Amino acid sequence: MTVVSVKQALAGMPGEGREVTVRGWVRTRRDSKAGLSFVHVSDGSCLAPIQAVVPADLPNYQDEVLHLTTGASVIVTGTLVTSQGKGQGFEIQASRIEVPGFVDDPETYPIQPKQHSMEFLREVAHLRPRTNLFGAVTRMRHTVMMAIHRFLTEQGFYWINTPIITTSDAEGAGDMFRLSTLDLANLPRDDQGKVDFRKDFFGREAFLTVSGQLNVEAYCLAMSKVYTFGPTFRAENSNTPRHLAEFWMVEPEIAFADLGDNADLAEAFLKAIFRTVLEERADDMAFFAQRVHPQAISRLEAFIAAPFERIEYTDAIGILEKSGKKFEYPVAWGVDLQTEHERYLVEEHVGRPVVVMNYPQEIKAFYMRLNDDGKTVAAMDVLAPGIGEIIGGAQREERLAQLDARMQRFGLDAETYAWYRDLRRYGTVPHAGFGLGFERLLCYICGIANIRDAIPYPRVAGSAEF
RNA sequence: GCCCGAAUAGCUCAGCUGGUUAGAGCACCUGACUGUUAAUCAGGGAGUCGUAGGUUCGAGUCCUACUUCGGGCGCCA
Repeated sequence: MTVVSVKQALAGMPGEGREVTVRGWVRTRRDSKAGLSFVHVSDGSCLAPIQAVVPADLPNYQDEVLHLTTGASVIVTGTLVTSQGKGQGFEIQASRIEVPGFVDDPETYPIQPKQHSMEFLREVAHLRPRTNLFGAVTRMRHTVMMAIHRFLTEQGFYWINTPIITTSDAEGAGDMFRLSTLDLANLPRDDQGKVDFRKDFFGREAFLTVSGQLNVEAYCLAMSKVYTFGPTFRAENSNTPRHLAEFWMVEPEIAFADLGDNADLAEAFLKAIFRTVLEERADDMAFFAQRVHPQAISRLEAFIAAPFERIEYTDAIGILEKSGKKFEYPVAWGVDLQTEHERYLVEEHVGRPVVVMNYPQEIKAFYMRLNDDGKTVAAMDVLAPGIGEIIGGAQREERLAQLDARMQRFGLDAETYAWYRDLRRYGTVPHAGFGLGFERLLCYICGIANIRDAIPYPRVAGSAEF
């Protein structure tokens, strides 16, 4: 017997008339008094299920086949033939069907062959990959991850596995999850009565990483083109459809590069990813366009077609001030751009992706490079219609004196960042990089509205089921 | 963290200004019919209306608190 995936079988592999076996889960079953049942089987390999035509003379027809319901697992062996029915190409004329697992209580089995609300499916996160939508999102998630690795590899980047456990607050940005093996009911205390973290597992305070950037910079200043791509954690109490407490982030870092090079990379990167998904996941993209977001495909095509607009932060403020729009948050040089400002810039003023560059130094992180004007730093945000900020990046401060000055300004302890400072002492070079929130990118590609549906098991404040 | 909304069958929802035994579609079970494909048709079972209080002769409906979910904002990716 030749075991094939549903995807292969639908493509007619290994050939018409051949005996094949497919294994998967029942989507629907319809019976015909002509003496057969139609069982649609899905195995995750592609969007469409394959139809197994099961004749009533099979020995287990009455006892088993007629009791198949949505979600039951089946192993179907039969002849691959072109379908007599309308629509699909190949189907399986079954000669044998095994049922490893029925659905215990079909009436309460949560996944029905119909549309469910996203809220409901979040409550059954362990079963939602059985739906068309989450199957498609899951395949897309894999495809986008691989596309990222492939693009960066082709560009000469090395994937650096930066640590999940960290002992420094990477950017002073965001609350971190504490990691400790201390007995919470009996904490060791020092002379001042404070918790004595010298007694903790690592001999000091430890946290889950909020970014691999600082670590990856060190490898950048040796390997030239690197990236880190892994899970990151934020203990922020952010209650929005765009935030997760655990999410994946890809952070490329390039040496001998300035902010312009960084923006070039970001643009090439995003366009390459979008091209890949349109080519490799056409069936799933068509599904998203049909069922989730009508512009799912067209907006990716538009994104690829147009060059990004690049504007200075200072000019962006000028545009907003002259817009005549009433913003809830007033616009003035020195303020950070609010969601409403970004939306106006991208969706109304420019109408395509925008890179905003060179922000006031007060509103950006300590490691960003101070510009010659003494007022701004070489930071950039990539804003896109429909998503807002998708990428944040910067040219890093490679000059020790300027870095120290900024660290002091932010009240950061030079001792804690000794190794980071070393990078500026031993063969420093201009370098730059950016961070991209993977699930936000996936939301945009699939057209899904809530980031909790872009990761298999979402973790957010107050919720970590499954 | 702030503001707003929602919670009725396994799912998606209806249930007007409070008034007898709470409804529909899908799903499930039974039957009819059919190379069917979100099949169709007939019948059936299925709900202490999120929880706890309160107002009232009477509460799914009004009030309060809580819980959960969702949306907007902030923080950001």
